[in-house]
Amino acid sequence: MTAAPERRRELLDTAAEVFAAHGYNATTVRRIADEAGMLAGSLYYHFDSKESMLDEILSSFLGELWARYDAVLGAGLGPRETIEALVTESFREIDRHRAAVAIYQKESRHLAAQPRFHYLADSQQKFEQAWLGTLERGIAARVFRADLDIRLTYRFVRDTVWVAASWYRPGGQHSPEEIARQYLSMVLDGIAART
Amino acid sequence: MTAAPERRRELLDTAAEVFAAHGYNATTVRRIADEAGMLAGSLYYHFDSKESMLDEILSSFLGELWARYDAVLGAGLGPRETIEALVTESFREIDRHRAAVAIYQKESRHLAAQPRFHYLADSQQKFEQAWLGTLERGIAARVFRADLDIRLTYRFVRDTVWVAASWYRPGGQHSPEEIARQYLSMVLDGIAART
Amino acid sequence: MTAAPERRRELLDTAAEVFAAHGYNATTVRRIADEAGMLAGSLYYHFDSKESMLDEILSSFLGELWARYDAVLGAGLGPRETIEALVTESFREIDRHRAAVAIYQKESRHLAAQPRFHYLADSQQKFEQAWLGTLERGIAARVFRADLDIRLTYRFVRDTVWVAASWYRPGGQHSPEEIARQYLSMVLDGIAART
Amino acid sequence: MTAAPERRRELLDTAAEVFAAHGYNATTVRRIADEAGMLAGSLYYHFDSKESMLDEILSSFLGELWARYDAVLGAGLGPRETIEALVTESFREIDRHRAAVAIYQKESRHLAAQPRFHYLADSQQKFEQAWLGTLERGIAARVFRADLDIRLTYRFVRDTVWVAASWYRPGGQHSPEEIARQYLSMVLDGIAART
DNA sequence: CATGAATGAGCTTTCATTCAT
DNA sequence: AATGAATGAAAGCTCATTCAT
Repeated sequence: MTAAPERRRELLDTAAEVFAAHGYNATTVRRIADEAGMLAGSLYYHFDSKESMLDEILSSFLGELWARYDAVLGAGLGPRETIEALVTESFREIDRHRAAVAIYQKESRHLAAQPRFHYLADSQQKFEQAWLGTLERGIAARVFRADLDIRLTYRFVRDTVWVAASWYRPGGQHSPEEIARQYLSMVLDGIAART
Repeated sequence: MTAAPERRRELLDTAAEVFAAHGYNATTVRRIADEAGMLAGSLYYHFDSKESMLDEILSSFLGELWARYDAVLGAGLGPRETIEALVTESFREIDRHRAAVAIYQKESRHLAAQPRFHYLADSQQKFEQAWLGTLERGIAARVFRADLDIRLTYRFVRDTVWVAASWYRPGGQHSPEEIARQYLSMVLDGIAART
Repeated sequence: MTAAPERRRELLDTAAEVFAAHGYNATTVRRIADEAGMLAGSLYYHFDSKESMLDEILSSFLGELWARYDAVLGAGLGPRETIEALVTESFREIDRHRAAVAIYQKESRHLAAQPRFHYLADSQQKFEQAWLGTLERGIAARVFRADLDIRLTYRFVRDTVWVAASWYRPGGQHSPEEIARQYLSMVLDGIAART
Repeated sequence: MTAAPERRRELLDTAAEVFAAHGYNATTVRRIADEAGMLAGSLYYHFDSKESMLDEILSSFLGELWARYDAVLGAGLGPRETIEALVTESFREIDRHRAAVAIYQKESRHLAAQPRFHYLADSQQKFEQAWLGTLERGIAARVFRADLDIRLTYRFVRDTVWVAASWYRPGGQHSPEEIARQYLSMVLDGIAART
């Protein structure tokens, strides 16, 4: 009862790493088992299927992510501070679960079509509402520029953050907070020098 | 011998569309053949293998892209104008070959490890040099901010542009030039209102 | 278009023979393929799955059987003549499709629970109605004994006929009509000598 | 050492029930264990293998059956009374060990080919001799009809009895003796009304 | 040019069985 | 006696590829 959940976690971490490195489809169960030091069939003692491993990786990642996002969104911050907090939390999540984020990034679009992974589409929508709402509030408050297409801006900021999962390596020279600061500086103020 | 190249193009366009929609690994040769109105085996009259289709899609895309990039880089423009031109050409390429760009985006990282696709790594490096060089020139000329990590800035701009291939649909309401203008405005000046 | 259906038939006959000999579950796809002189995977060019082979074997058998039963039941025969005709047709069917009958005998009970094989249950019910109706007509007409439990009698006659599929070998010394005659003589008049 | 035999019996009864319901091959060891309230591996404390469970079920069933058959065959009854006693004992056995009989019915044919289950073939042969001998005695004594093929008659009576295991449910409205009486009436005197 | 049929390697999954605890 | 975790062989199935026609 105490050891079992830990073993699952270990195995899921291993699986996530392999999925992230080679893609879900290109990853064989044998490869995951090799990496975990067991035989392919043995994985089925712990999990129903390869797909259920993916499911558990993604859903537990999104669960954790939304716990933090919800805390931010419920904190009553101004629009700029909300954006800053969301981006910072995102980079922290990339730092904690890089593999899960990378898988999410690569696979969520086509997975969302399957009933089993419909929660990915739900999450996507909730995400969009949170960002669009914050951007609109910011424009109304004259904190953000009014001359930009709001949906384009949403995509710009959203992608800008998450793609980082594809190159970020935890334990590198920059802390997630430092990266968040630099990203926010670019996104908010641009890369051009002020004259 | 004269009609062949056109047929190849048609088939490659079909293949690219399917690769982009479902991922290279998840795409079966049979699916491509279905979409092209023939049987799976028949594709092998035109191409050596599934991989060679991918190869041809990516290399012809990169060939065209670099022809345009090289023109920009050799035109003697200032750093800011160079960035603007590169981004604009990138969005035009997304408009012309959306599928190829999406495939490149999703698959290039792990493909680059194979000898056959080493040109992807070469291109990546050439790309990086062009951008880093331009950014450095811009900082020296006080056109770009000097307080940002230059490699982080490079990744930021690079990703910002290419991820658009994942949602862009040719023939939508914005022309590639219009999207480029908005993106550049965000990247260069930020989304925060100037006070 | 002309060769394909024949090939399917050949393969299905092979499969039916193996299913009948070893049971559906104990039969491997490889075994069927061996017997057909091809590799296991090659069967999937012709059929969707092992189960669909079973399905096609059983449904085409029942289709043919009911065509003949319906002809008998619609011919306006008396109860005794109806029983005689049904039994004779049954033995002819065993002669023509021994393997299919043997599979039906062994597997239909648990298969009928699956939606895909629900037609087995339907057929079973139609079968029961035909026999029970004929027996009742016969009892009313004083052609059959009135002192027997009718459902028990139904099972007795039904089983008596179909179990023959488990030992019958086409091309043996008795024609199906001869076997039918002997079976009917036993079922109708008993094995005890008349005193 | 003293309680063990009872536990074995319980477990074997459970196993027999599952084998009878789903077939030996389609039954997983895990399923049996579930039904017995333990884990799959735990069964191996009690039994060597799945096959040895089957073996024990079938051999103990046949042991008991032959004890009774031998008593009948040694009692010096006339041919008709012998048949009546054998059929009655058979239905009693179905009543006592329905699951074992059903398994025997479904699996004995192909099991008999394996050395371990050769006793099934032996029993079959002994069975055949007893019935054929009794029928011949009866024909000689003009108790049974002489105009029937004797082997066909044997199969007819044999199958007729045992197939009943496939639909019989202990505790139903008919006692085994009552069912035996009705079956014997049909087999001996036929279902046709005497004119 | 394209088809129809097959190959063969490899995949996910199942399952009887083992064994340290 | 029973558990929990693993093994290893084999199963059904997929798919890129080949090739005679």
